[in-house]
Amino acid sequence: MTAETAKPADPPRLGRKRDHSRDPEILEAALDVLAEVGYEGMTVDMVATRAKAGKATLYRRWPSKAELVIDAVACMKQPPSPDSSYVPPDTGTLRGDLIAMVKPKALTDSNRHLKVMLGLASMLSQHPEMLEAINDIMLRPRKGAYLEIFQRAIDRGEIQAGVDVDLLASLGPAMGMFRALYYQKAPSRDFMLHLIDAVVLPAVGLTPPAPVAAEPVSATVEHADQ
Amino acid sequence: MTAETAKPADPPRLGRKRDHSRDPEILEAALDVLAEVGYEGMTVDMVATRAKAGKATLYRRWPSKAELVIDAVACMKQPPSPDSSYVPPDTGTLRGDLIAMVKPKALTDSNRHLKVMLGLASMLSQHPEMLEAINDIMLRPRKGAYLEIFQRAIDRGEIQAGVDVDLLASLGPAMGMFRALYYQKAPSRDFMLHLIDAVVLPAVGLTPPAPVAAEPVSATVEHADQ
Amino acid sequence: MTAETAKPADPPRLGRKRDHSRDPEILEAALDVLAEVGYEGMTVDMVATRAKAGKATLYRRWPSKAELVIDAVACMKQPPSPDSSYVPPDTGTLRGDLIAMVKPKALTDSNRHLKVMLGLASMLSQHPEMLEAINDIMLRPRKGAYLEIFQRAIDRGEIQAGVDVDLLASLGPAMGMFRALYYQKAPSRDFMLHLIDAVVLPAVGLTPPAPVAAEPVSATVEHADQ
Amino acid sequence: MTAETAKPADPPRLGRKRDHSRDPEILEAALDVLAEVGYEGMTVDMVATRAKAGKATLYRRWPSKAELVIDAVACMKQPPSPDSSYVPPDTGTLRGDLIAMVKPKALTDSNRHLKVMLGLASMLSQHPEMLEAINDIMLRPRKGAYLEIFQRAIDRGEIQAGVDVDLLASLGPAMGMFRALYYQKAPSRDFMLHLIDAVVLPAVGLTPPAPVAAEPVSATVEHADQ
DNA sequence: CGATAAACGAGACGGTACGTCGCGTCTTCTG
DNA sequence: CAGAAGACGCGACGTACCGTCTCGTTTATCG
Repeated sequence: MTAETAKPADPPRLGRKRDHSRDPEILEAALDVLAEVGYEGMTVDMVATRAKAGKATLYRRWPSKAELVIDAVACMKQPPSPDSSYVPPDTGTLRGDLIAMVKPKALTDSNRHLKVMLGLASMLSQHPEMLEAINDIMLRPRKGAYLEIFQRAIDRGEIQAGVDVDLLASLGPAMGMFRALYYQKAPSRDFMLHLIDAVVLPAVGLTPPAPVAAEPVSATVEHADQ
Repeated sequence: MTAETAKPADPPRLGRKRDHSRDPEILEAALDVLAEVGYEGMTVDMVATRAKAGKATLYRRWPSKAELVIDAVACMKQPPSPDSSYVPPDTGTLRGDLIAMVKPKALTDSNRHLKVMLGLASMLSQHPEMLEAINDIMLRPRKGAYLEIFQRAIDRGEIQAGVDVDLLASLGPAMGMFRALYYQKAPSRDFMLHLIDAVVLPAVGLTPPAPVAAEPVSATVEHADQ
Repeated sequence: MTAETAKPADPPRLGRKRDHSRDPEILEAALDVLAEVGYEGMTVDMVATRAKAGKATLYRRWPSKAELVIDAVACMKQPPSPDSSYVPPDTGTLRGDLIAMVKPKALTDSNRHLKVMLGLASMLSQHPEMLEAINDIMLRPRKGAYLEIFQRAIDRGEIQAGVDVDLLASLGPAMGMFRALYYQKAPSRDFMLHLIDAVVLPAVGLTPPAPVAAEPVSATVEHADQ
Repeated sequence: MTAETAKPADPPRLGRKRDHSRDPEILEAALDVLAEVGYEGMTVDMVATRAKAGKATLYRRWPSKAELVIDAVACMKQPPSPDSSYVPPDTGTLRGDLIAMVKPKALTDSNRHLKVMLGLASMLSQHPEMLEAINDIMLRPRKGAYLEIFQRAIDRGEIQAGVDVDLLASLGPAMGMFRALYYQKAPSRDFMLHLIDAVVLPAVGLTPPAPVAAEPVSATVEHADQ
């Protein structure tokens, strides 16, 4: 946020260039520490030491610990696969598309996201830019994917045009976040599948192919139905 | 947590110390500060000063800032009507019962709840007792009410027995929290009504009486349809 | 300077009293560190740690490292013998009195004074209060003693009334300081005796009893000739 | 000191030559800053900025801030008149020669010397080379001049051979320094004249021509007796 | 004459100390 | 004698300076 938006209209900078190749390692170190001890337990010195940097270097790039963390989270986006980033596959049916959205890989990504977000949620109300970052990085892309999936279903006549795709697209993230926050549970694939069949499909007038088994929201087990 | 667990089973007098008369104002001061500057911005000195109390007085009652906040949140339950707290009214239909759950009064209560919870979310991962408190105070009673409502509907044959009431009971809180956290929006009655008709009722095989109009999750307007 | 001048006109302070019994140990710790590593090498944390105090406690009492050091120096005054502090003995002759001023004990005191002052001299121009402290502690009492000694000599008719006692009283400290600063040499008794016989007594019209032997100002040896 | 002794045995240097014409302005900038804020308040960046140079340029020439300052002081020697530097004029009498040593011009030079030395005194104990520099630049030449003056007086039979010229030659600098350090007063000509008549001449067995009037060491006025 | 090597101004770098502030504990004085 | 006021030890925050390094540019010597 801070580091990369400063690019446009730079005067031809003199002196030694800021070594932006260090940014990723610093942010990675910040994420590491964040995941280990949480936001409050995290120390700027810890991050600097782990990144083999000086504290001043960190403060030269980010004006405060909060901004550093915000940027760290903002940079959590999956760098290796920017192409397939949440691009929804077309399986031919809405249910197939929705299930494809909760592939193990996507879940694994989400797990790390959640792990960090849990120790960060308090910043949301105090630092709106953090909110924006979370939205940009984790929420909006996912919701965009859902929107496209639903649009496809509408286009192929599978569901009516009147459904509130905006609401339905939020169900997954909302329930996942809720489970993570209040039950300290990573969103399991089974839970997401259950959510699709028990809630999403009925809401659009479709019937899930199999009897819906119940995994409670607060369930401890991750194996569930089948 | 600490302060009011001494409360149960005291219908008459029993040597209750006069000091505890200060508890409410202290907790109220804590909630005020919490709502203004959030958990991180809040200072024990701030709370003590606002409550015209000494810092030691606070630490005599609660072992840490975190516990104080937890208790403050725990005391946020509606004091005027402890009897009918979340007891679900029986309107004869599931839809009627659900709608009764989002009466304006309940929403107003929830608003204050959310306002505080926003600045508190980060504690959830670091302080499990906070989690427990939130659950006890805000989540479980509400979910219990939903469970009873669904059970009534099952009993009267309105819906099948197989529905995942646990999941459905979480939909309201989860979506409200999600909206509050990421869109900084208090849960409006209209939004909750929409959620009932567009998601909950279809999920249990019922059809809402009127065409479902769409208010997006992220909608700014609070007036909406119908 | 800072700590003890704050006494008058205090409003009846509330709360815990500042534990001024800690002042001496803190200042002593400061003097220790000062003597070991000098002013620039000294760290506030070092002093706090050695005094088993928190850094904030030091900063609550002194507004800066410089002020702390100034007070430490100011408190270097000989506590065991505040009565006889520089009170000049009356030996019956000016020369006897002057010689009595450079007794070994006085020199030993001066040595510690000088040792600290050497690492402190640069503060003099930036911190006038340091100047005042040095004056109060080390210079003025000594000069007062010299003034009284000369007055006695005038009273008993040993020397004329017109002599510039102010100038003569400064000769000892000035030459001692000069030797210490630029030749890194503690003021030896022999040097001071030589100064008395070769300079002070002639300046007041007296003749030293013995041929004046020469110890150069820059002499390395401390035992001297004669 | 450091900069110009590095000249011998240079390998046939390639590349751009070090621009030694910048040395004087850098050192002059250092002296300016030194006089304004003292050694501790002085910053290498300040000096570089004032000299319109890069910090690296300074560190290429001097290994540390201390060395830079030492060299700056060392270069404070009067550049316009290196020939007559302290060469003592022969007026025919010791008193005349001594008075000639405190001509206004010499005093003006000394003033700047003192102004810098005041902010430098602390370095003396930590940096022996600074001591050496001060000695070389300011003390030894002056003392050499005094030594020659006294030798002349001995040669012409004006004073005895046994006088401690070393001690007497230090009186002026010592008292001037003392006055400057502890009374923040530049050495006035009147004060120096008074020192000659009241102390130096009696110490060598001569009598000043006029009744000695008293200007106290700590006097504020600079005009005094005549 | 072009290549090369070093010095230049500017400023980022790792490190360390400064002075401030918050937490949780303690002590003192007051109502 | 309860409690408000606030000092205490501890430790993190954000700033400043030191001495080094890396930029892009300038200037001198060498091939």
